Amino acid sequence: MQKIDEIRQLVEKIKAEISQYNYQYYVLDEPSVPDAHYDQLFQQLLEFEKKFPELVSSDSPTQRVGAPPLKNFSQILHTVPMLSLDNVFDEKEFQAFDKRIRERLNFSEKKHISYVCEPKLDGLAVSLRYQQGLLVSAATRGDGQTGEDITLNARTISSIPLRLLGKNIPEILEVRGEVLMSKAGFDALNDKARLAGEKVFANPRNAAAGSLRQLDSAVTATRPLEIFCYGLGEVKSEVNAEVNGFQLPETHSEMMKQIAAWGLRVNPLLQKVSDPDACQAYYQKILKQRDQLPYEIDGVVYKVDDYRLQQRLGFVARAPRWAIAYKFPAQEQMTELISVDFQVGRTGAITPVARLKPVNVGGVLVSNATLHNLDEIERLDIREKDTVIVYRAGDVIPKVVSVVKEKRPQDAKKIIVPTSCPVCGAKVERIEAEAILRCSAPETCSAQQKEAIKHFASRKAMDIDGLGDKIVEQLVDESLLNNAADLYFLKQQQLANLERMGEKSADNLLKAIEKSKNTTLQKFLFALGIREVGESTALNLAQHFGDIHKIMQASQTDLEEVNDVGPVVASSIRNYFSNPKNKAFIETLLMTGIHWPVILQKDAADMPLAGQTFVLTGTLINLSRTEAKEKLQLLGAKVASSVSPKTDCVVAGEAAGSKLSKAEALGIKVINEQDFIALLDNLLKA
DNA sequence: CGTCCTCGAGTTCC
DNA sequence: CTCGAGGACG
Repeated sequence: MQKIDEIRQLVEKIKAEISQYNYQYYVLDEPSVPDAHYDQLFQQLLEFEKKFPELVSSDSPTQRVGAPPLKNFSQILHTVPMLSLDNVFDEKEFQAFDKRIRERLNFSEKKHISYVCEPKLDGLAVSLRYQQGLLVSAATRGDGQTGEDITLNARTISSIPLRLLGKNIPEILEVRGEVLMSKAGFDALNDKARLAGEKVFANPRNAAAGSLRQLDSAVTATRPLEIFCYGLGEVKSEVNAEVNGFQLPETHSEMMKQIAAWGLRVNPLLQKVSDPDACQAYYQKILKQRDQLPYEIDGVVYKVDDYRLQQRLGFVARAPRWAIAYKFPAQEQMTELISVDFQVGRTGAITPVARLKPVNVGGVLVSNATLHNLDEIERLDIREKDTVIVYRAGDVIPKVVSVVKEKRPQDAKKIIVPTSCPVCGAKVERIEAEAILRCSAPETCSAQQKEAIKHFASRKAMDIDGLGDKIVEQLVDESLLNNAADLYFLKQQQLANLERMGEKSADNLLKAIEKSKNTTLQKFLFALGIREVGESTALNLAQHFGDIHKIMQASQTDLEEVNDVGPVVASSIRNYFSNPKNKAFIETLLMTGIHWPVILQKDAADMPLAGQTFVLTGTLINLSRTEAKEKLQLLGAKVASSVSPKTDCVVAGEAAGSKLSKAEALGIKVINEQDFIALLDNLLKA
């Protein structure tokens, strides 16, 4: 029948087209057609396949999911074993590796070996088997000899081609690669799980492992998995070199180019270098980029490029002699919990801090980690002398992930919850159903006094340069300071007597204090440290009332008219100003000469960015974040701290992270620093 | 009344 | 940066 043949041809054409787009989108990361066009083609294919089920083939893009869940995984024997790699942890060990190789090959000192360098991805090794270019099976590493059959799950991963592209494809081709989940994919998955009240994954690696080992491939299909291919298993080629002039490459680097040409995804950071020094430079380069990479890595891998040399070197036990993993300092470490201290914050919040036996996590020495609150202590069931696992990713704050219960000594002590403030001894209050403990003496507790003064002097508040934590602590302990107003009555003599403070520094500090008198109403309000009144609420209040006394006298209803002020915030403000001590404090401050420019109500013409919401991210080089924010606000724009669908524009500086990726995901306008400065110049001039 | 957005507060190390 | 909670808005 002629008609069915025509349709078959058409279907093949659509399939090829979709595969091509898929390849461009998922493997090359370069979308070539609008999503709508892709969806349309896909729908078309689905309809044809519905009408003519005989045309459905295993390499059809519609067949990535669809099999019923498995009862268990069957085993697959690796024809070529999947090996692990030996590790080195420092330069010396790496040089020893290079030396060992040269000696084995009888190479002189001068004869360098070319290596291929690549990031060591933190995921799961898998083996993909292609027969006549069609994906026939996929397996986990398992013990290296046999792995689990995860074919159905692998088929759901968009960057794994179901059919290889291009020419000269070997009859049998086994490709090894790493399946992983990107940091962004992991965050999104956990967000969803959290919303649904489900268990969250501890890290992207666990999430990838859990997703790949799903018995129901429909679940795997919803997980954001990706692959990067880095090596070969069994290869059986029918291709006869003498007939069509094609030969498989003889070096690893060429081979990687070849498998990329077959449509397999190869990591773009893969690089061939010609000597071991360049390996070292590569390590440094990747280490620097580590936090910015969209996925987690735990080191770099070096492989001897030349396959003939690889063959001569052979294997030891379960690892090749021709490759080595150079690991980064671990991001997760075990250490011992020495004790738990309780800190008192500005608002009297008492937070537990874990004092740890110092341990190097991801390159920095960690000795403290917050335990947040009592719920956290309960959740971890943490005791003194416990062995704990500390985690630190990128620039993120160290966190106690879990307790190694098996290592708990007999004399491990439960954490005793304080009933009185560890600093001033006042009673501790715990608000019903809240996890937080609070010291009940906000005015007399020296810890709260100190924190309040530090807050007052901080950059976003009165911005007193040179008034560090240590100085404040000494001044309060010496009773030279009881509250922030006392700062303005300090004498040079008093300061110069302090530790680590000479006449010169004392002078500078006094100058800084004097300078801080020139401020803005917003900063002044923020500096007061009223509960619930942060930077942004302070600005709203300042703009709405324009006068400190008006704010002090404002009623609950007056206050609730202000943007972002509701009953809770309003009553907190009322509460603050109804206290005579606070009123006196403010009057004293004003008496010392603290002043700010009169706030003018600007008309819309001066506010070209009115109604627009900006988000700043990354490091700006030519101006500080605060400056950028002030300039934007001057132009009428709102500056928010997180990206949402309501954001109009994201300004991305150097090393922008998750906010930038979120903006891109949401399709929000992103500009770089240069564009941003040009925009400001333009608008400020006008 | 429920949902989404945003803000506030606390946090580490160098 | 992350969590929790307050506020805006439908």
